[in-house]
Amino acid sequence: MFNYCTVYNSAMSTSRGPGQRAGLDRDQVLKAARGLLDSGGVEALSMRAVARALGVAPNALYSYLADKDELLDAVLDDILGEVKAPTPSQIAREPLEAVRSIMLASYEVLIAHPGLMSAYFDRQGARGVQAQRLGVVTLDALARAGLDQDQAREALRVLIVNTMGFAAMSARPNPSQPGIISTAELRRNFRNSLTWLLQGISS
Amino acid sequence: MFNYCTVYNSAMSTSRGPGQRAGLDRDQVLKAARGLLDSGGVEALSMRAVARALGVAPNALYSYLADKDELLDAVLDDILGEVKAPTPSQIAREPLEAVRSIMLASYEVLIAHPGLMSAYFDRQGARGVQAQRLGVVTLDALARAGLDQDQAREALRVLIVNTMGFAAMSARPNPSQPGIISTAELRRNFRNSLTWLLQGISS
DNA sequence: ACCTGAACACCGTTCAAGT
DNA sequence: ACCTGAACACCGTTCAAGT
Repeated sequence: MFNYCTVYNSAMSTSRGPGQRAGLDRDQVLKAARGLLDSGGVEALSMRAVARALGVAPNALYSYLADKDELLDAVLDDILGEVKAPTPSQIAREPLEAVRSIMLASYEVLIAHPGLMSAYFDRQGARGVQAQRLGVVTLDALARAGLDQDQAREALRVLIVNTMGFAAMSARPNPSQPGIISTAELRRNFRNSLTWLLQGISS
Repeated sequence: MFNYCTVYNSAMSTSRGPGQRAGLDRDQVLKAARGLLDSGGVEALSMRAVARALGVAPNALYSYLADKDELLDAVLDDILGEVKAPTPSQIAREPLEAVRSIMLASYEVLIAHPGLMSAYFDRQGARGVQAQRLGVVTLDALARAGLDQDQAREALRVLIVNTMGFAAMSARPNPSQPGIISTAELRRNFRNSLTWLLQGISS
């Protein structure tokens, strides 16, 4: 609610007139957004805050992004870029374990960013290149486990809902709150859910 | 973005001075909130809009609610009140089918309210009396299916994440959008996910 | 106790203008 | 094409005051 601890960036003091360029690009905008997300959570991630961090006017961002939704989508995809996919040989040898490891890795990456998930469900999850990368290898692994194309697509959706749902639940700003389940317990719960799901899917 | 079609309620024109009471209660506030949610989705559900609908000043609501979070929690619990729980005899005879029917009914009720779900994951789901009611009967059914207390609690959490996740995905303001999965397909997918989960849980 | 007026500190987005 | 100034139409919440 009270937030005056703005991190002053490069071109903060040097005020430009209209026409003077700041020399931004899409990547710098995303980096600034991720910085705000990591330090202050989703509620700190506003268009105006990003602009403030970059030392530009709020509307300057619209040269690089259509709207805030696009910013959120891009930031999520950026985060998913940290998830390491299993190697082709790992997928070939143990496809179901490959699926599990993708989901576990995604979970760990996602819970590092409190509150980001909740915004993504009404957009039906991630749709960026990183999300597609993970989707492709998971579908491949599911196919090798014996599922046909339709089954694999449905199973992938269930796994994503489960992973993002648990990530959204686990990712809390302050872990010590009354009536709140601990991250450790939720992580255990998530692992068991994966076992149950993979068992149900492959039977 | 443009929204001037305010539904004028009872005491809209009669302006009160400070001290004059509007005769509100918590239930009227919730009813007004549900009205806004049903007609305009979550983005239409703001404190100020609720106050407008009731013909009171925005801050008048704080006599009945601590903040917006409490309003959202109360509205969700109100919605969950529509979910009919299976009878004790149904639970005793087919516990796993009872669990499935609770989740299916919850899903159907939840997807009728686009976008509401996404706000609830970072609060670890619902916690109201209606949510507790459904939780108790589901835990009972899971126990009768052979799960011990810890297993049942974990299984319940997975089922809730799955149900709310799919509900959040399915509940879209306008179903005809490019690259958006249809509600019918997601409903099929959700039913299959329930079968897989219950299979995995009970094995 | 319940309500209003006024204000605070924000939002996302648009439009016109400057170079 | 990239940026600013100014504005529009909102938010949630608080504080002091009235009856």
